[in-house]
Order: sequence, then structure tokens, then C-alpha cells
Amino acid sequence: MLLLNVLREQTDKVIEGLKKRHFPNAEILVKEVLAIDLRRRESQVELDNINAEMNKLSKSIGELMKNGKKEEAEKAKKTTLDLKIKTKELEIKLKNTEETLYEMHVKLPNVPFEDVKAGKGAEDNEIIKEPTSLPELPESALPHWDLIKQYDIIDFDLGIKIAGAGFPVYKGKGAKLQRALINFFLDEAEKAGYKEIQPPILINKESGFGTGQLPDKDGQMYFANEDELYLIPTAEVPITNLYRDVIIEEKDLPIKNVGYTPCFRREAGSWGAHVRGLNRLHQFDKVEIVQIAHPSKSYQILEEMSKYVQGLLEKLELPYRVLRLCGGDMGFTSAMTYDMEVYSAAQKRWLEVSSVSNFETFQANRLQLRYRDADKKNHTAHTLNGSALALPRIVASILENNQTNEGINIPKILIPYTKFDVIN
RNA sequence: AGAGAGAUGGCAGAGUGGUCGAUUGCGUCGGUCUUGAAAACCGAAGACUGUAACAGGUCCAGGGGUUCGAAUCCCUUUCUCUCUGCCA
Repeated sequence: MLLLNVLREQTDKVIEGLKKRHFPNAEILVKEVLAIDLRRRESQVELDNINAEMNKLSKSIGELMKNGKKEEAEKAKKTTLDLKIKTKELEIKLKNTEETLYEMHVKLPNVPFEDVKAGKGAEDNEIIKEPTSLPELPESALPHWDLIKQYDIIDFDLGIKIAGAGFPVYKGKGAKLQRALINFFLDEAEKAGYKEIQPPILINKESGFGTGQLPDKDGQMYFANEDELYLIPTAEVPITNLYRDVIIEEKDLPIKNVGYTPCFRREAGSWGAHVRGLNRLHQFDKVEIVQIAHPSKSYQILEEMSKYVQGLLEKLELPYRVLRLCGGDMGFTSAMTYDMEVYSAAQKRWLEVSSVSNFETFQANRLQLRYRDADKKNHTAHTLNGSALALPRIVASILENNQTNEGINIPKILIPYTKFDVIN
């Protein structure tokens, strides 16, 4: 959430930023929010003044009662009656104004960082880095949805039987490969200074709001109605919300956490022919890195996180490219995002396997996440996160890129984890 | 799930209708003393909002109510603890 005073003081910058996202009616909306905000403050001041008067009167009534001046006290009581009516009226008015303001305010996405290019969608993303050449497979090469059947390692039909489409069952070496990847990612993160967290995978409304999934993405999360809990779409939600309503000492920044969790996404309306096999699922595994950072360091940290994720892909010997998302393709809460895409040679497609973002203060404002500097002053912290990595597409590209006539070769770095070097 | 008790500042813990934003202890920070430290003593210190700055306002788990006035009384939600039941 953008702070209203930022909106007030940097109106043009905000409008310009939202235009980069091709956010419809940016200018009108921001101006309207500001107008309502002004109204809100006027009502607030009016109410404050009446409250001040009431407080004074109440105090004096107490004083009079104590001194036994009952009649005068009764007289004073009568004068409060008018004030009370006014207070009620103003409170209702203020509440309405606040609600209107909130509804509009909460719909404003984050302002992109200055380096982010304007753009409508995926076609406008900048390619920051890409391989000089792409792997080529023989004509007989199979996409992963055929390979998993051939070697009987991932079973979609069984998943459909017990849950539904998009809930695969991993079997034998398929399950072991998953487990190996998870352990590998967690070990690497630990080496890089991240602290491992195992969070709950159901979260409440407050948490959903804190990281910005609610109200923006309500409907994309599974919801356990009886208990009003959401299944997490990413570990970002519980791990970042660990720091909701927290004031961190400046010297403790940055805070680096990593967590492995299953992730659940309804993916309502986003299904199609191009999302076969492991390309899009309702449930998948992901290791997520999360940092709470000092505002002056957050972009440096974003670069570090991006490099870290690239390092993982290099260790897995997967061809990848790095994109900087344009305004229109970024998530609602992000100020700048790098996407890492792996080339899956049998599908001849780039698959997004990681998204690393700096949210600046957008989440922290919602979370009330602050840090205290040496002068004991509180400031809003910056939050960042990134997938490191999302499993299914990594599995898909390992299967496809490493296939041979004798079987699928396991990347060298993973063999100590899988304890086998080929799937056959 | 049932019965009871409770939720107050970083923590512990007072406060049961009127200068209470809140006694006190611990912890924290500053000072005196000391070569330095400890101890002792003195002092400071919540968050949010608002203003050019003051002022003012809000906050004692969340929401609602009673009252001129609520941390304090009533209703409600959530959570915690104890006992009973059930269960990985």
C-alpha cells in the first residue's frame, strides 16, 4: 500500500509510475483519492476539536462532582448533549469517508522503480541476460509429459482420481528427485546466510492482506470456509507475515529467511493448451527466500538475490535467461521484478522458474513492519522475496534437457542428494 | 468439543467509573562516581495521527454498547491458560 502522504507529496511521480503499468485511469483515480483524503482529514479535525471540548467538559464535571457542586455539574452535563449528537454525526460521516477512501486506496498498485520500463505485458519485458546458444535435442526427444509416463515417475491420472486435475502424484525416482531438489535448495540457501523456516501453510485474512494477496487476489487462493483460512499460494505470505506489527532494530537488518512449502493456486481462468503437464499446477512445491531490508540497501539486495537464483540454475546446468518485467507485467505489490526462465528443450519453450521482487514499502506499510534507527526513530522497512526455486518446471526442464536413449541424467550437483545418477 | 480463568507498554505485573497513556520491578538508554567496568545513586524513554511548529485527537486483544466521563461496567468475536474428553 502506498502511504497517503506519499500520494500527497509525490503525486506526479505516483501517477507517472502507475502509467508505466498501464494502470487504467491512473490520474483520475489518484486525484480522487487525494480529494477524499482531504475530506477525511477535514472531518477528522472537526471531530478532534469536539472531542477535545468533550474531554475538557467531562473533566470539569468530575471536578464539580468531587467538590459537591451538583447543580453546576448537572448544568454542564446538559451542554454535553449537543456535542454528543454532533460527535455521532461526525463519526458516521468520517467512517463513510474512510471506507470510500480505503476501497479506492487499496486498489492502487505499487509504483514501479525508476529502472522499470513502461509496458503493457510480457512482450515488453526486457531481456537482461540470455545464453549464447540453446541446447538442441534430436527429433525423437519427448516432452516431459511423455517422459514421466515412460519412466513412471509422475502420475497425473492418479492425482485426478484422489484430488483433481493439477494435483500430480510423484512416484519412486520422481518423488526422490523432488526431495533432492528441495534439500539442495534449502542447503544452498543456508550457505548463503538464510535461516530456515517451516511456516504454517494455512493463513488468516490478516496475513493475506499483509503481503497484498487480499483483497487483490481473493479467488485465486483456496479457502477453508469453516475456519476462514486460506491455503498459501507461496511461502512468501506466512514468512513475511512473521514480521507483521514488528519493529526491528536497524542493526539486525537485513533479515534473511528461507522456507520450503507446498503452494496452492486455484489458477481460475488461466488454463489453456499451453499449460500441459507440469507447466501449471494447483499444488506445487517451492523454496522461497524472503528478506527484510533497509531501504537504502534493498536494490543492492535485489541484485544479490537475483544472482543467487542464477547461481542455482547454473549449478543445475540449466540454460536460463533473466527478464526485468515491464510495468504492465509486474505483480500488484512489486516495485521491480526479475523473472528467471529456464529453456525446456523438448517443448522449445522458456519456463518461468523464479520471480524475484522488491516491494519497497508496499507490503511493509500494510504489515506495519518497521525498523528503529540509532536515534530511536521508526521507519518503514523494505521487503523482498524470490523463488529459489519453484520445483515443477525445474523438474520438467531437467527431464527434457537431460534425456538420452539410456535414460534421464541427473545433474551432477544433485547426485549426492538423489543417490542415483540416472532415471531409467 | 465441554467447564472455568484470563488478555494492560520490550518482559513481568498493579490498577475495578473521574488529571490513568496508565503505579512498580526487570530490561534498555543517558549522567554522576571510577583509570575502565560493576555496584550504587540521579535522570530519560510507547505507538499512531495531526501541525510550518505548538496544540489537539486516537490507542490497555478486536468490534459494539452503557455513561457527561471506561483500562475499569455490559454484549460479542478472537486468542491464551487450567481441568475433562478426543486424537497424529
